Amino acid sequence: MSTHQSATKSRILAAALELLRDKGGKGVRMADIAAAADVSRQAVYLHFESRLNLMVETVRYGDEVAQAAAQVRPWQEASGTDKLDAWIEFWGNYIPQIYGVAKALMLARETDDAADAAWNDRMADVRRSCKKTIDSLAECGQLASEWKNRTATDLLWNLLSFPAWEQYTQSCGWSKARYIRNMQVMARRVLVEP
Amino acid sequence: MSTHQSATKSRILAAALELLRDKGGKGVRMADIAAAADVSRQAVYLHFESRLNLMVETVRYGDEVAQAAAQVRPWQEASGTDKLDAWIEFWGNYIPQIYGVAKALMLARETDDAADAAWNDRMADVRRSCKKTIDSLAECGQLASEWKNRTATDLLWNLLSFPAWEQYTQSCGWSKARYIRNMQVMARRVLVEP
DNA sequence: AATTAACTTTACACTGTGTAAAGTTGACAC
DNA sequence: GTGTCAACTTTACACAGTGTAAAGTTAATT
Repeated sequence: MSTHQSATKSRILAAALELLRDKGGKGVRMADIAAAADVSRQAVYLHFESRLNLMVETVRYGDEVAQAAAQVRPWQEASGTDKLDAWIEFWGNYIPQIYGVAKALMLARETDDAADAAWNDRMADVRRSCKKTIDSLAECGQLASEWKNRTATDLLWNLLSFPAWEQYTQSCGWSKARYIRNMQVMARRVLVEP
Repeated sequence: MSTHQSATKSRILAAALELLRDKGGKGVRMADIAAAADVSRQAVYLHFESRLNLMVETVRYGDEVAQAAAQVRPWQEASGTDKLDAWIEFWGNYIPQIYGVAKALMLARETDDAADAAWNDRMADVRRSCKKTIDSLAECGQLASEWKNRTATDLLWNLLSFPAWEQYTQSCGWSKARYIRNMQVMARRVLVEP
């Protein structure tokens, strides 16, 4: 997991990550990133094919940092409703850390097919985790009889979606703790047999 | 509600609406719209200040059409859980009709502050309807004791968000009927006291 | 001393939005 | 009929941001 990238490349990635975080993913130009990394705009193109490529690598880079900070373990080891709670807690702590970068990718997505593919790829990852959680719930006989595993996975995946998180925390003004708590309650009500 | 707009302006609006619907709100340029309306690109600027302005008016125009098609009445007249069901049914029928246009506005939002304001304005409208529905639910003593009205409104608003609808119908492949049915069930489980 | 990699600088092509200005056309006014 | 006015068209250009091209600098390597 160590990075054998050139010092400059790493500096560009770090600069991009910071800028995207600060600016919430909007209006960050190649020139801004170059300036922040203290290299010429052209130097960026020596390391990254395109803006999109830089975004994708920055997301990956940001992920490494965030994964380290948030705790996956409790989720991996739990099962049933505990797993559901753990998953939401992990997610609620993880998502604020990747917000700016993810947002940038999400925006690029609308103009760029490759960005769209990159985004879908990441979201598929999230879905897999949702599926594992739901499968565990079902195995423990706790999944509401209302739903098939497939549908329940769709629901959980969507409940935890990026735009939803954005709306809860930005528009509704929910704190991180509030988001986690409410989502846990909601998820249980929706998915767990009473 | 009649439109006293010039024939050309209406033609541009209609062209924009159709293009945005067809292309799902992505990659529609001023020149494309002009061509589709069979006028010069400059003529568009004689009727609309800017791209954003055109988008906003197109959304309004599209709304008029869609409002007519979907039924608001049943929602307005119902109360309690019936109101909740009716609201979701209205919404599920309404949203596909405005998808392309809303999407365009949502995208413009990320670069343009005015678009952001316009979008927030529309979403505030939706939230008001959610609030009315929740308030009715509360008055009927059917709102889950778990939630305050405010929080329940946040939840319903977010359950019915545009990006959520997009993900259910695009990524998860849900049909309109399936979306409505599942959302009704989910909303009841989350919001209604058993 | 020559070579090479990693840069910088300058300059330019391209796309899409928006502005500016002069020219065309048809309707209506007297 | 002539004038004039509004609604266009045509052409041209400014601007931002991405991406490319090419020549020049610098420092380490051999």
